Amino acid sequence: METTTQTDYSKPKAELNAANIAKPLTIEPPQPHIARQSCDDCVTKPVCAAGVLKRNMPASYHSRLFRTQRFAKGKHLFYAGDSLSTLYIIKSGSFKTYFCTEEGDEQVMGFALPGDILGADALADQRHNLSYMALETSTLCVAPVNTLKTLANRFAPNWLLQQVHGEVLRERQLMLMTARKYSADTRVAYFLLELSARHRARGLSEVEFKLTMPQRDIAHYLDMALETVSRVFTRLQEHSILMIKRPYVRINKVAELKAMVDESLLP
Amino acid sequence: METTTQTDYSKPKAELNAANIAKPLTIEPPQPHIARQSCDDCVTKPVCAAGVLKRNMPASYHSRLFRTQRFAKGKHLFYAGDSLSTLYIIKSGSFKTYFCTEEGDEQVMGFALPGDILGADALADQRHNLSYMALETSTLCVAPVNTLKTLANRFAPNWLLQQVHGEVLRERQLMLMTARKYSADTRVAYFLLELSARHRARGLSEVEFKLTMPQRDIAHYLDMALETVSRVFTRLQEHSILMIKRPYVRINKVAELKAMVDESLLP
DNA sequence: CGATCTATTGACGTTGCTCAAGAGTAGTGG
DNA sequence: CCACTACTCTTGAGCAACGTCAATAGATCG
Repeated sequence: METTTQTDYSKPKAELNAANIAKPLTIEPPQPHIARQSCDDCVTKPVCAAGVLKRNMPASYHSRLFRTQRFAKGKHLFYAGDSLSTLYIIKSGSFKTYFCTEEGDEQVMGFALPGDILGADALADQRHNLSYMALETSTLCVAPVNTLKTLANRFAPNWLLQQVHGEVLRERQLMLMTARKYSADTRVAYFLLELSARHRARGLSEVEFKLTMPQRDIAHYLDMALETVSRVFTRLQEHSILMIKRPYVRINKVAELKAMVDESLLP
Repeated sequence: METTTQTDYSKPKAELNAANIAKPLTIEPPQPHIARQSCDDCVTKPVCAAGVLKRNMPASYHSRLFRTQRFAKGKHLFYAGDSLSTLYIIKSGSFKTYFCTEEGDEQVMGFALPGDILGADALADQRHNLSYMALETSTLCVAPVNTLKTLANRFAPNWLLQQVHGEVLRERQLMLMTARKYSADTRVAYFLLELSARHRARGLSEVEFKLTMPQRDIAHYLDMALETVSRVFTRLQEHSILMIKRPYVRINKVAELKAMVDESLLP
């Protein structure tokens, strides 16, 4: 499989293209989301983790269940070990989920985007196993867990189970990607394509988006040294597959990025 | 951390000790379990995955729920993709759970021992994500999933959720162990100690037990090459920390094995 | 007793980690 | 607004752990 050969990319190595660098990214700064009570015009609607639940639930319950809240960058929503009291769904912004080993280094388990649920890892034993940190200032839908559980049992009995199961599948996919047989290049390519697909699912551009997490977190997510992440990014830019203008990224050649990852792993 | 330094073990490297090799292992061949209807004298009772369920359930339901069945070595209970119809609990024997990537190599997710449940990964979406293969001829408790779900909802409402959640925790632990920062030595040591602890929990010897899985499976579980597994085993025997007499293994120096793994990771 | 699967051992090459030093960027307070 | 500090990122050099390939020995099964 040529996906694992290093520094090949099967294309001429272009010098870091001045014209390319000059070309400004067309991304808008993120619009501040206006917190509305209704879900109807929420941008996350098509991917909202509570979607099924809401569709099966009389509209009158909505306002009882969800309130909105701002949450500052760098702050923690839960720490691993906290007991469960409230679940959240991201309306705008992003979070990382992680846990720390006793030696103090952290294992990043995932990045949460608008529509994703935060805290579902605690549904089974009422205690969080992961810490959740805001990567940027975000807005959240807040749902008291008891109300949520009651409504879920009544209107979507499988919902809780599926949230926990989603966790299994996501983490299994991550474990697969971080297997030794996949090179650093493959992992980073996968990471970018995964983010790209999730942005597309949210109706956002799949080629230009914001990398809200520092390379350190990407490294801890993909189980590699941060220097290696940096080197891969540099290489991808040299081949003009990618263009990074912190904190934004543009994927110039999706096909070549995909060629670095096995078909079967693509999101 | 000196746990990651290779080929040190902080002890004199003993030649493969002839006296040691001659000394026969004291393990009995596994007694064939007699399949009884009652759970009362089942050896797996203290660790049975359905323990909570049974304790909360009138005894009259037991016979309706569980039947026993023999299952031959090498056979598959489910394949990934099968739809869920029956859950099993191991009465005796062992299984491996795994899935295959499109390229054909397999990722082993775990080894199941007596008392462990088989098939719970399908509880959320009624479809198995993993394949289950018997590592030796085994006996199983068979439970039709519909009956089980009904009874669980009635007598132990959190049980289903906890089974799925258990999966999350186990796989997360595995992911942690297979992180790059842990050496091949550390992983194998961890693997042995994990098995040891699980045997102890079942009232069996924690220093002498049967390694029912081939090294190939251990390698795919710990995400390493099978040659590396073999080398570590050899090294551990050279330092007489371990003694292997296929398919049995004896841990001679538990303390030194534990010293190879971080405290925090120990089961 | 041959065929097949499993384990052992050696030689070699490579990927990616570590350590280290420097440049770029952001946040803070005078 | 600028200077100072603290991150974050970049880049290089060296090294070692582990994967790969290959050949052999041992075990298991019909």
